[in-house]
Amino acid sequence: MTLEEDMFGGAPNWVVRHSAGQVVFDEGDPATMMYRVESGCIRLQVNGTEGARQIISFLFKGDLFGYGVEDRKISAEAVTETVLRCWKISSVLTLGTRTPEVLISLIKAADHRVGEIAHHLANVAHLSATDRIRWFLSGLVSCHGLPKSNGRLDLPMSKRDVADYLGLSAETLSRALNDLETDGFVQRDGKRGFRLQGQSLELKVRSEAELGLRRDGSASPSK
Amino acid sequence: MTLEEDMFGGAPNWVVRHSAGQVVFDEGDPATMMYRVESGCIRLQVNGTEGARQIISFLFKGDLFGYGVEDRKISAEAVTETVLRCWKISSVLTLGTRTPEVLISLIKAADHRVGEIAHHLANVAHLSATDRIRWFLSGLVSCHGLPKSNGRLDLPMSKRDVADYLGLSAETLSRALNDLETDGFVQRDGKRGFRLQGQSLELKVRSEAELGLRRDGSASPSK
DNA sequence: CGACAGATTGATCCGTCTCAAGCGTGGTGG
DNA sequence: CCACCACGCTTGAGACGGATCAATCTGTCG
Repeated sequence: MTLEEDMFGGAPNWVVRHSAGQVVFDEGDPATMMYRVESGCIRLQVNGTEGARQIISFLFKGDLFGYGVEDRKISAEAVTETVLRCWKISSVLTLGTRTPEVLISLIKAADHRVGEIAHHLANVAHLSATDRIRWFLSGLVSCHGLPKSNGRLDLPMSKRDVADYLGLSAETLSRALNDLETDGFVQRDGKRGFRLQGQSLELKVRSEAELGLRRDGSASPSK
Repeated sequence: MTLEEDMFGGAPNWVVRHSAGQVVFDEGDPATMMYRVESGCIRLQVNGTEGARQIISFLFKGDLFGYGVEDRKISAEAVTETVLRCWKISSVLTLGTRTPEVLISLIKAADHRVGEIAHHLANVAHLSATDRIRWFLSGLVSCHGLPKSNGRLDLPMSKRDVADYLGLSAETLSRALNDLETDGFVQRDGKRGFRLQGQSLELKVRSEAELGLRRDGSASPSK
């Protein structure tokens, strides 16, 4: 499904620009606005005490977020310089009384996110460090709104962000990337650049089941 | 918000009974029905290979699920003998064109679940085994649709289910329960019964932030 | 060119998983 | 009614993956 430019067209909207690291909303804030990413990257996250942070999702161009009706349960921050289109939630819901397709698309978006986070949870709980990274990179390859040219991938987020997304320490992430590099799965190219090898690109079509939800790491295609 | 009996009243609906362990729908199935739990308990889960399983949510009386528009991304199974009320998704969406409140309540439910799973993910990724159990039990105490009488709590699900929910092995769960028992946090009472001590009951009002998202276990109230 | 946050590497420790063996309990059939 | 079986839970010993602490390196930006 492609999001049309005039989605929610009947409701007043505007754009805001957020610089890298800026908070869009925080856990506990009242929910008044909803957003769509026009460009850049947003991270949804749960902030724990003592710097423990869990990133729930990275959002890219076209992704909707913040349409909850109650207080914010998670916070949203800009990963990079990001442009967001904003709507007042109340006005979107009002619009929905005339054109219910708007509401249905929100249900669809929310349900899709539930499935995504569910698999995220399953992977973090059951995959080894290297397999989590494989899964993460494979997911990014098939992700729209992300600069990539013939095998080269430029991550918008820092290694720390990736580690907090995968539930790993930054050190373990670094070491696991070493392993994947010697295995020929991926090649680091600058601080945030990656060059995925042919075999790793194929992973995007291979099922997640094959990549594996296994307690051990025996699913590693490299082994 | 209390769910009225005649919610979606305009749409045809009926009830089905599922016995313990029975599959309501599986990942990959086309989504045709949506459900509300009338009695019993449902688990949403991701089934990995080799018996690796991640339980995403336990659902109780009043909870809605299965309202996604695409194929099922996760599967649903009955934990106990369970009665579900069913609607055809298409007919609910059609009803929504006349009474958009129906759709809004679905958005609300979906968004609520996103927040819940997000915190679930954060906790599984960052809490120690004992703290995960504390969090789980504290959550059940404030959960409706679950038999409990003055401190005594009877879990509808097996220890294996709890372990798969918390991302632990059954052995670790058992050992961690020992620790919590010697700490006086909880007392096992039969195979599925628990007796929560006064101090642990208070936890339900203490914020999750205090229970803690910490890398170490220093948040333990017992220490 | 210098500086600083982010990233890597190294050494060690600890929590949890794994395998394996006992234990209890509830259910079934003789 | 009791013996038996099967399954879930518990306990024990051992191994291992990832976290932690600490030092160094890198590249990105002022």
